[in-house]
Amino acid sequence: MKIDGDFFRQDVLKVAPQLVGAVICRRLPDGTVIRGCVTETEAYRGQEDLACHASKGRTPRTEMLYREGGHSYVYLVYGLHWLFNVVTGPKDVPQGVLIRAMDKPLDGPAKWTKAFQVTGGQNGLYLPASDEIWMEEGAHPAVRTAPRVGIDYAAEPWKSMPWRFIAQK
DNA sequence: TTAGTGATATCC
DNA sequence: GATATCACTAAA
Repeated sequence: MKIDGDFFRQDVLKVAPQLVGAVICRRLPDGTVIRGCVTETEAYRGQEDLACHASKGRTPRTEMLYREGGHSYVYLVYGLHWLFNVVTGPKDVPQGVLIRAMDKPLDGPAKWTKAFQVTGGQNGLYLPASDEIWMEEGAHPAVRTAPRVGIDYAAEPWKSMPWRFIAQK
């Protein structure tokens, strides 16, 4: 069953762990639909979270994070990798869930976007109403937490916040 | 461990 | 205009 907008409008710390086990669906340009099960997510929460892109303020790039929960936020890092986030929370509250990994072999944040052909072209979609990419309810496996990775630039306490959610195997 | 890659923000 | 900085991956 497709996940609706109400779910994404909750706080990111509630949404992120529940998205572990959910299913991402993607319709490719040629019409084929592929799916994958999410195994790892990370929460980025608001302007005060120094690891969140929105901590630097509202800019053209982070504008998407201020949208209403349910929108996609896709952006390019290191010049070659697309990362996919789902915006959460109400309008004007910049929160998002990074989809870090799915079932092997798509166990990296830029690996599955490559396999699913997700790029900047999918930025700003409203998932509950999109037929290009959307999410479906899945299993709810046991989840463990860990600090987020790749955010050494953020100061404490944000660097150590246990806002990474990983499916127990 | 390192190269590869380009958009963005920030500083002239 | 220029530069520094990245929510990473693959190869070695």
